[in-house]
Amino acid sequence: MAKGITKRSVDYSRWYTDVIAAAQLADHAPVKGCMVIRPTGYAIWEKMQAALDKLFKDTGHENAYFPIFIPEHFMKKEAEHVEGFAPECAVVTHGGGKKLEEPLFIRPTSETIIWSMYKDWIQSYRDLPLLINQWANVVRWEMRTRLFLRTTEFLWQEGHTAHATYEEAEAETRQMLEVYRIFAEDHMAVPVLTGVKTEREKFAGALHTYCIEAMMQDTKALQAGTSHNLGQNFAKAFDVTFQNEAGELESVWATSWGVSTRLIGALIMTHSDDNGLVLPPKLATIPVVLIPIWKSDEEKQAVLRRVENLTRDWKGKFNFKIDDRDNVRPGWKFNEWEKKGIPIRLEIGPRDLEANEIVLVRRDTSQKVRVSQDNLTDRIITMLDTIQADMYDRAVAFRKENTHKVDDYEEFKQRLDSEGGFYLIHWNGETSSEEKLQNETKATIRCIPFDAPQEAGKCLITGEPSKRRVVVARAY
RNA sequence: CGGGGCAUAGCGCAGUCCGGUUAGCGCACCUGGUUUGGGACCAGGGGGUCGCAGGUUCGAAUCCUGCUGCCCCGACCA
Repeated sequence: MAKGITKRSVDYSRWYTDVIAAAQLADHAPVKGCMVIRPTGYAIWEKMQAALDKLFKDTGHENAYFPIFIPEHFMKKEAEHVEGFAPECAVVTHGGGKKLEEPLFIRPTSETIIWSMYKDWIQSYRDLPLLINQWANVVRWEMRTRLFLRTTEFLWQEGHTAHATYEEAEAETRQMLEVYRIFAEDHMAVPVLTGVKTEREKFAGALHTYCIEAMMQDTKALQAGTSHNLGQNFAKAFDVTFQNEAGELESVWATSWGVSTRLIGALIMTHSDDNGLVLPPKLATIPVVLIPIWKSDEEKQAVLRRVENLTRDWKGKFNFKIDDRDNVRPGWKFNEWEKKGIPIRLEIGPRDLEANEIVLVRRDTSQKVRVSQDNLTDRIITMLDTIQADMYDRAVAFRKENTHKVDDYEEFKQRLDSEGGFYLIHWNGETSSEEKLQNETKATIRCIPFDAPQEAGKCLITGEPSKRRVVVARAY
């Protein structure tokens, strides 16, 4: 049983906090709105980084690093950008005991400082495309924070690419969104909707923004990643031009895309249960824990000898931990690894030695089976794959159950309040009706899905003609 | 920024109203022993600027004033 974890049905928000505390993922830092990511939590981030970094490299990107400080006048060069970000920026006014001549913004994102450099790096079409990613921390002075989901400082990656044509930039934007979708679904086992953000929700300074949106277990939406086609806005603001093959000067086309430690929040809220964290095998640093059980010293020796034999060929196939601590009892260990979300737990004691069996427990379903010790390695590998796939399938099924088409505004309001979920509604494409929707229901248009079929209908809010449905939900 | 709550050992709290021995309890931690298949038990032990700064008083965790920080709920956001 899970002492100290509030049940989801009682208080979802406290459950989330409790899961993080129980798994020791993060602590509130002594600084307002900031968190300390503890080793267990950071290990998840490192797994995410490794997988994403490979996907980025496989698509031709290189890593670089730009400063955390951004001169004030850089921020002000792109009008929409500064308007969007200025209110949530931390600004350094003093250094070395003196007031600075020009304040330095702590990056909320790095477009401006990066494009100030791209100006020098790009002269010719031969310098394009420029495909760069940065792993960094950023600061956004949020009013309300929640561990992983929204903190004042957070870790992320931001890709910043430069291209010769709109089409290339657009292809890059779409490609990186696809990378995010693959990562979310294949590694995190989190199904995501892909689509376009509305004008109102798009990135400050972008032509348009694509996103991946996931449904959490309380049926609220979480934006899990964004990819922006920035057009020539930043190139023009920072005077970044290139000479094309015909010898003419043109402005460079830009993209940027990012995912953050918020993904850890998405992971928690998609899969975890009332007993704590549930990790998909691909993101578990240690996917298998083995707990030897004994009473006497002789038994201990015998069990550990068998464990030694059983685990001999595991190295290189999957990571595992043998929890042979003597100071806590088995029940304690079961509970501890459960809270930490380890996908597979194995228990082996004197009884199993005689029967040539071992107890195998799945974290995702709590299913407990006794299996033969023969072919154990293969069975574990297969089971890890099964868990990964089942977790994804369950999340897809959950989202499907909680996604509804609705064509009546009153019905929509009522159902949104009573059952939550994603709603596919018709919308006339106007910002004014989008605002009305949000003011009246607290729900927002999460995205205009790529796969939305052309379908004539009437806008849910205004009754005006609409060509296709959009996804609406309350969101984090 | 508005509303609410909190600040006492690593964590969770009592004590504060009504000032008065050496500030207490549970968990965790350390030592020894018995234990070990779903959060063990016994015994002993260590650990405190009572958020900070003033004030009142013979005496302040407790009363007064000011400050700071954190959490939750709303307006902004990955």
